[in-house]
Amino acid sequence: MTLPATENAPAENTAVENAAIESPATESPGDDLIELLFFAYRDFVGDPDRILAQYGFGRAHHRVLHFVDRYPGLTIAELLDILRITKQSLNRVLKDLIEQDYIVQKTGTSDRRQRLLFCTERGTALAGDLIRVQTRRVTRALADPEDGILEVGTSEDKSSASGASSGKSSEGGTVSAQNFLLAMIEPEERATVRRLMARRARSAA
Amino acid sequence: MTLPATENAPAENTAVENAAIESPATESPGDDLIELLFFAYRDFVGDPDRILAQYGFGRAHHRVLHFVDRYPGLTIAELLDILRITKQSLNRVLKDLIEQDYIVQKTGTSDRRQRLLFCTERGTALAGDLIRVQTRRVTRALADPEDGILEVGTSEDKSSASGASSGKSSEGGTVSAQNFLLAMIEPEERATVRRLMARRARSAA
DNA sequence: TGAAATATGTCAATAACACTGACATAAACC
DNA sequence: GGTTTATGTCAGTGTTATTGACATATTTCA
Repeated sequence: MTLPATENAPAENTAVENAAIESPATESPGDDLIELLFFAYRDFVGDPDRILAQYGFGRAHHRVLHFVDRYPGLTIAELLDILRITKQSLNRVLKDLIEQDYIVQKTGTSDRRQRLLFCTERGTALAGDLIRVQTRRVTRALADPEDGILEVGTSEDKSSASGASSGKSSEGGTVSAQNFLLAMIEPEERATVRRLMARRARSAA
Repeated sequence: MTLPATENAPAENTAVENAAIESPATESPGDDLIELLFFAYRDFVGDPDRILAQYGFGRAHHRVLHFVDRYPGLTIAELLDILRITKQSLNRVLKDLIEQDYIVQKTGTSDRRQRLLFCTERGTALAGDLIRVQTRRVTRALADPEDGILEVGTSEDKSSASGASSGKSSEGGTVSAQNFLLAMIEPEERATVRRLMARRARSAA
């Protein structure tokens, strides 16, 4: 990420670097989380994307493979309900995965209309590779002290976080969720995101 | 969501309903978070989608409008870097938003090559509507006691969560991040997600 | 048993969102 | 004045999704 913040921003963002993100009173406490969720998810799906590209698969294939791997015997209907797509969309990617021997279908025993889905050895292997990179990111986000996730709120002030109380520290989960999502972002880009969000915080002050 | 879990699952999922999600020792502590992130994000973008559809806009329009609204004066290059798309992709949606008077471009003052982006009144209004529904979800996720977000870890056991310690309660942020994401899921579907994930937990036990 | 509902599969057309590659213009930089 | 930078645009393509219609096998139930 190469946001030329120092050039384009008003120019006084120097010490904000490592400061915690602070919300001005004009905003809801969850506003930062909305953007952090976007950035976290962006990087979260970026890891597997690189692996999938080598196999000629996309995110849709990943989602199917993931859920079939983790919930063996899943039916088509269940999968459709999880993924929230149409059966036509599912069929396209499922066909790929079956033809290339990553997933197999078995006729249901109690209800022979159902097609129970299972991963083959190949499928399990790929699913494992994919979940590994994602687990690594999540685990690091939960564990790395530098990422500040350990500064979990000590349960003081459990009374909601709805009002615009503008505090920057622990209030009932805000901070830990915020830190978790921030830590999910690619390390080299975390500073850029902090810088960007600090820019908004300042302009609204 | 209408996963017919009771029908299709082995049939013994009765008391799991309100239980906290428990990870078997064979898995990484972040494994649940991977799926929760998927479900949370799915519902998170679902709210604005419904509004956007009424305007004939999609998610791409939303993202552009959101960032321009919150960071007025953003340049094209900055936006491209935030969204991680090509300028061709950006231009398609940006053109829509400009033509329909949601966003305006102003030539940069210090660098006249730049096009600084700003929301019009219309743009701010729509962006406000969109952020409102998302803030509502996030705020509720942070505040609602029934969602269990208040059971934030009391900073006991700060020593990472990397090992497969299989505990279900507070260890350095795991629970609060998990509860936050779970609370982000559409309430009526939370039970279904819990049921699904419990299904895996059981089978691996 | 036979009609209705269910689970799945498939054909066809379309849309949203992304990509690559190539090329053009204006302004800044040196 | 030549190079780089910021932006815009044309053309073609790919992935993922959609709607609508229809087909098949199986289960359910009256």
